Amino acid sequence: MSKIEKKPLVAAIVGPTATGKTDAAVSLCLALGGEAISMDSMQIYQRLTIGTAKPTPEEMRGVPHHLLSFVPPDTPYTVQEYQRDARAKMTDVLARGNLPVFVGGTGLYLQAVSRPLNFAQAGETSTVRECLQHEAETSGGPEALHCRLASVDPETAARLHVNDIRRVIRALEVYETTGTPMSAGRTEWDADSAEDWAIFALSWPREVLYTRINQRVDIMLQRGLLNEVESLLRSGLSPETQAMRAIGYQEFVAYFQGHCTLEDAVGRVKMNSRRYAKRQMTWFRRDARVQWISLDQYNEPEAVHQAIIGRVRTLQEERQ
RNA sequence: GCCUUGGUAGCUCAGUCGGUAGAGCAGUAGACUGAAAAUCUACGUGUCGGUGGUUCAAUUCCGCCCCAAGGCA
Repeated sequence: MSKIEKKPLVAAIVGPTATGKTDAAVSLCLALGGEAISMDSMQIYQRLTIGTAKPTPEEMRGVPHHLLSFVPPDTPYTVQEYQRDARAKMTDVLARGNLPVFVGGTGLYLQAVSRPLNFAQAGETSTVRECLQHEAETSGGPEALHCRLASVDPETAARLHVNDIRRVIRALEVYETTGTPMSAGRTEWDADSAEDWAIFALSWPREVLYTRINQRVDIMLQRGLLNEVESLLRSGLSPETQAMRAIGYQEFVAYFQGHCTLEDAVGRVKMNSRRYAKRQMTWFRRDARVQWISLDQYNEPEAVHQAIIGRVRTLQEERQ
């Protein structure tokens, strides 16, 4: 009997959009006594239902789901909040003796919850941000901002491209509201976590994936995505909010504002979804912990689910 | 049937006063540590519709053919 310290086992189902993550996660939960924790930056929002492909009660099949629809659509939400909320949910699920099953496609959220990344407390950033944004557009442009960052936080400035204004501004905000540079206390990406993570990424060949994405957008429209967007706008929600920048929303906002035809908007939702899926692939390919599941090697979803369940069960047995 | 205008990258098109060609979009790859469905970076060879001719050399000029759009009958 070796006295290996036992870390709790945590599972995650990731991968690009439209691969059947939800279904796989629910099956895993049902088989092994798990609870699902969403890892999706847009499904957190209330009233963004159809366009975010939020799981329906039927799809949940009685399995508890956490971190869905708990933020009002006009409220910003950040990675460090997700880290805090998700780790709290994970702890709860473990305390109940259940298996936490994270499910979603937001790569940064996976890092935040599964790596010991340090986020120090920051103050109110909105006014600072407005100032900096204004500055980027007028006076010195992106170069001036980048220069300024280099003088207070050379390490972060060195790894950010001058044109990546968003990140440059974020780094400056952190410095100005906390007084310490973002690079202070920075953790390595591959730092060990306090849990053992079994991460599965679902993937289709590119051509199949793109066909599925296009079809899914058509289905969302049939389910009433246009009405959903229109009703959000009618209730006074600003198109500038984080929630309305989601794919499937920003494009139809442009349509309702008369900037493009419906056909153009639908085409751009499909295009942006394809690009997003590609970025998701890039993100998960980089993570050495990820076990890839090639869906074209299985005849039916049930076989995929059984394969994942089998692997997790083996891990559970190994640690007993 | 005749006339006109087109046919060049996956798409929309530019261009070569004759020396085998380049933009935008799409696409591909990558980055990502306090907004992430966000944000940013890099990457451009294709029988220049087909076929004959002129020429040292034709995608470019000329002939014929095919296809598309418009006009006339």
